[in-house]
Amino acid sequence: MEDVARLAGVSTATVSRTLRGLPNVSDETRDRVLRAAASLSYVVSPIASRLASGRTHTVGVIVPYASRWFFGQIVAGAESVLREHSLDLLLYNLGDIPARQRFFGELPLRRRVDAVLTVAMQFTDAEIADLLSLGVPIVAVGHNVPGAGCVRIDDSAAASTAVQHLLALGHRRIGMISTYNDQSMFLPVAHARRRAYAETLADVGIPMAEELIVSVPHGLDGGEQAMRRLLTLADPPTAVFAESDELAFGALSALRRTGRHVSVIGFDDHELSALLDLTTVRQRVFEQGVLAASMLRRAMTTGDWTPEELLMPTTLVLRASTWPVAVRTADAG
Amino acid sequence: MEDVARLAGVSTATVSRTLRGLPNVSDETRDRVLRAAASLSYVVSPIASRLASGRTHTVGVIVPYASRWFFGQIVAGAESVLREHSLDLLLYNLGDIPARQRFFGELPLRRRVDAVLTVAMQFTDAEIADLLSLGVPIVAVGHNVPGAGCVRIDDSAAASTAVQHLLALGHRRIGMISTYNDQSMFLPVAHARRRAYAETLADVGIPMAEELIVSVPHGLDGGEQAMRRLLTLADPPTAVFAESDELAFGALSALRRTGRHVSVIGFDDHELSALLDLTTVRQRVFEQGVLAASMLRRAMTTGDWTPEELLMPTTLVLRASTWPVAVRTADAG
DNA sequence: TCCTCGGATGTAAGCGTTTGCAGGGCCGGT
DNA sequence: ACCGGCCCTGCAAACGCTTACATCCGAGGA
Repeated sequence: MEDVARLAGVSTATVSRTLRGLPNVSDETRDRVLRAAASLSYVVSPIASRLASGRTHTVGVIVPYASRWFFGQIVAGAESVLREHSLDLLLYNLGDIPARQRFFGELPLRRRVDAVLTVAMQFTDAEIADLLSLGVPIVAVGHNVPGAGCVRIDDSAAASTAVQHLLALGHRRIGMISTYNDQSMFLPVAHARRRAYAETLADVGIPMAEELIVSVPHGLDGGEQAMRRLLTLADPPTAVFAESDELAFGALSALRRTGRHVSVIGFDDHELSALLDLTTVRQRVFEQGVLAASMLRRAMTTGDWTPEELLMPTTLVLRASTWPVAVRTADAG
Repeated sequence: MEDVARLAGVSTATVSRTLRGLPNVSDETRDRVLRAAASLSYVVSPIASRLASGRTHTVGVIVPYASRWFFGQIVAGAESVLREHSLDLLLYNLGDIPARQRFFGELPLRRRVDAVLTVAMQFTDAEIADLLSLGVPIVAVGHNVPGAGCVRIDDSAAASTAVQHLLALGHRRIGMISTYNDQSMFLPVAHARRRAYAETLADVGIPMAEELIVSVPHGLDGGEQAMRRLLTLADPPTAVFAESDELAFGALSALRRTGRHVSVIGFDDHELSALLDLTTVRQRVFEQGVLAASMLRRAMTTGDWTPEELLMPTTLVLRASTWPVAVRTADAG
């Protein structure tokens, strides 16, 4: 920076002001500085700049399973807006217990980020307190963190829509595939969707049947395993609501391999769902990443932060994996 | 840090040495410092530390399409080893032209990373020069960058294996689904696999048929579209080699919708391939991310860097999407 | 006993910016 | 002609560490 200043015949202060586009620089000086900087192909050291200014221009993104479709979409969405504004994205993958413990033990975000974006994490109260103690804006996608902003769908309503769809098709014996994670904890969405399932059935007078709700680890294998379990019931369901499309895929696989026919509805509208003709509840995942990052960006640039909650719409996508109860029951019998 | 030094009755230099685990500190002093730091719940400012030491402890990861399965796996793999060593991962998603131009215009990695990991990028010579000018270790996954390390599979041999599998089943009219990207450029792997396809056929005396190679944008839609095009040929292929599983999924979809029967072999062994019974060539993607990151980590910590090339094995995974030519040809006729 | 040597610690000079404050033209009003 | 203000610019003090170098101290050899 000194070299640039010398070449332009000004002080480093002026160079700094010019390069950051501050207003109080005369046009002529600005020109000279920019030319000098260009000719030396100079770029400011982000690190020194951060030290001096106290701003990191970085947002920490916390996800439980970075390689899953859903989280990949969110991260890509967030990346797109952050990159556009020259903000850095620091990724933390906290799926397994050791990683998580370490994260909250060291809290590596301290002094390192200006904002935090967390996705579908199940935090303990202590962990939330740790996070809030960072003193930076936080936005949660897909779950609620008291004191943080939030971008999500109405899980309850959406799950209810799914079940109502099955009911409308005449199904009365409806199963559900739910998930738990490594720590045998239920993620927030699992809770919400399972509750909505139960309530929706209760609303039409169908009593809750414990054996129709099966909880498995997330993923294809989980879905397959869950469906197999449901099929072994004395009175198996004629339709199944899966907490996510990936579980539904596994369920479809189990059905295909066993030659059985059960309506299946998923949740998310995974990119492969159309291919598998899976009826599902669509949510716009990438956009949620975009919106969450935008909220944080705004907070970082303007400096004022009032957590808000954004509800994204969902839509029922009808495909061939669900059908009226009579049809297949008949030809299966 | 001054507070800690005061509390421990030592200088900041000693605190710094202790906290970084340098050897020249007596056990007693070390204890005192650690206790003091803990009681003040002090953590060093990574930014100040970076400025002073000149090391960023950060690796830049460049991918073309962050949200695709393949890249998600690589990133997750890299993240796992970097996180373990407290290194930061800075993600750059350079799929579209503006993002890419901007990236090479500003070269935001300058002064910001100690190492670079690029995944399946098609760089121009100028871009490679820019990258090398950073003066940091670079490892490329899935493609070769002169002057950089490399973790990849033998695309040529693997693609050849795929085609040979089809040949062994008696197919002679074999199509290929290849890809180009936004810039109508072929990614390196596309090149390699297409060439291997052509050569393998040539080796058994099958002349190259232009119309059997169709290039589409990557993704399910691309695959579907490609297969539809192949099916409209006067003499359509009896088997198709798809450059990736996702393309193959699309192709399968087209086949299902049109009721036609064509053997399909993919490439990657995507997590959903088993579900769709897709015969494919498996490569271990996550591991490649792990290995690449490990190479960089080693270079960053030891300081010496000699680019090496790592070849990962691939295996042919036989499933139900490929079959001997006679069978289906017969029952289709 | 004196000297040397090595390990533990302190001193202070950076690292490359940002930014509060002060100085210096210059303009318009009186 | 004088003065208050406004712009533009420069000065220099942070920002919070790392690290080369100096210092000190005790042990061991001569």
